Order: sequence, then structure tokens, then C-alpha cells
Amino acid sequence: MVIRDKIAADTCDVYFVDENKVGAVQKLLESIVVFSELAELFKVLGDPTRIKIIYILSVEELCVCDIAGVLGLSVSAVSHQLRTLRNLKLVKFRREGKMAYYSLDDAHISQLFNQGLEHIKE
Amino acid sequence: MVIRDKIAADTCDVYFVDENKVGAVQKLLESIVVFSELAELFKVLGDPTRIKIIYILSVEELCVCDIAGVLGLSVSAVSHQLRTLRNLKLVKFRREGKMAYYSLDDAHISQLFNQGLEHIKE
DNA sequence: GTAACATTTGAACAACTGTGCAAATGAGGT
DNA sequence: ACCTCATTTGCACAGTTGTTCAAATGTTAC
Repeated sequence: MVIRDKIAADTCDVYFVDENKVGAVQKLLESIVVFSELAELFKVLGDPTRIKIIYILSVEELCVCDIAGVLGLSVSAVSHQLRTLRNLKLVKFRREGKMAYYSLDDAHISQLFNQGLEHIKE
Repeated sequence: MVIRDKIAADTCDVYFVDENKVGAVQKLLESIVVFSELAELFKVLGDPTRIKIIYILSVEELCVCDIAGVLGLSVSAVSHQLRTLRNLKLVKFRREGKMAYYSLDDAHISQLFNQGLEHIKE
């Protein structure tokens, strides 16, 4: 797909930009609501605390206060973040008495995690 | 790796948590500075504007003001975001006269992009 | 030199986000 | 009934973020 015509390649006045094609791309961007969701997924992964929680849970199923203990955060803070992760179905939990044991809910997450590491290493 | 002992499985008092293993995990978390970088990568991808820019650039190399035109944003806003993307080496640019043509700088990004979509679709 | 244009940069502002505190909820034991 | 403990939730506040405006930078043409 071509967004600009070559004839417009030497200037940036809006006048020269191919209106039809720009319109097409805009429509594409709008129609694909997925972008918002995708950004939301990455945004949730884009916090040090949450990415650590995800890593910890990829190692072992844990309850809230243990996660808090490992991360050195308040139980409340962890619970807040777990809710965020739950909303995007990245983690799940099972109740056992008073405790809530959290674990990863999606296989894709580990893949995203590792692929992200790939980029970091470069 | 085990973070908690089974003996501690029915309570959450810090006293009962295996201090050695918690310490080990904490040390692991600290030593792996990568987590911060990884979170930063995801954070940068976690913005609607930036994810759209990345998508647009995966289609075609474009100059700043055309990206702004397609997204309906000010040139300044786009330039700010492009700098963020440049800092993480997600996009690169070549100068040609007054114009700066941006394109993707990393093959991994497309993969991350698509893998993120996988999760959304579920 | 000046003028025009694309881009970058800094400042300011509103909007959002992560955390801790305190109160509320829920679930087991006595 | 009560008490205890794990978790959740609402609130407040500091810190961060995305945008726009205006000024600065850099490049081309005259």
C-alpha cells in the first residue's frame, strides 16, 4: 500500500498529499479498533511491577501477600496490579480458604515476554 | 524454582515464608536489570499513537508531516513520539533535504506486534 | 545575506497512573 | 455470635505522560 504519491515526495504541504490514499489509511486505522486493545495490552506489560509479577507467576503459583513480600510492595499495591492483569486475562486465580493463588492465564504472554527479551538483547 | 515452602502454604505471615528462597528471588529480580528495559519496551508500545505509527511505518517509509497528516495530530506531537521510538531503536530515519523519512528499525517489532494481536483475538 | 519550509526542542498544562492508607469484604476457627 | 487473617476496594496524592504552543535548528532556494 502506498500512502503518498511520488510526486509529493519533495514537499510536505498537505495539498500535495494524495487525499484518497490518506483517507484510506485513516479509515483503516479507525476501522481496526484492535489498535486500542493492542496498545492496552502492551501498556499493561509496560510497568516494572506488573512485568515482575508476570515473571514470578511464570515460575510458580503464588498468593497475593507472597508476591508482595518478594517485590517489597504493599499487599494493596499488588492487589491493584493483579486486578489490572486479571482484567486483561493475563493472570487467573483460584481460591483456597482465605488465600487467593494467582498464576498465568495465557500461553501467549510467555512468548511475548521472551520475544521482548530478544529485542532487548539485540 | 520454589519461592515458598509447602509448610507455609496455609498462611501468609511473613514469618513462615522461606527467607532464603524469597531472598534468592529478590536477588534474581534485582540482578536482572532487564526487567526495567523490558517494561520500557512494552510501555513504549503501549500507546495508541505510537502503535499506529509503528503500523504505518511497517507499511511504508514516511516523513514526519505525512504521519501527522494520517494520524490527525500536530507535527510536533508526532516528532516527540518519534524521538521516543528512536531512543529505543524501534524506528530509524534518513535525511533527504529538509525531509526526514522514517521507517522501522527492527524486525522483532513486527513479530511482537503480531504476537500481541494473537492474544487480542483469542 | 534573506526567506520558506520540515523538523526538533523546551515549556506548560491537563489527564492519567502507581502506590499507600484505611475501611470493607470474605472465609475459617473458636 | 466473635475474632483473625487474606484480600479487595475507595480515596488521596505524588509522579509521570501526551499534547499543544512557541521558539529554535537545520536545510534548500533565491
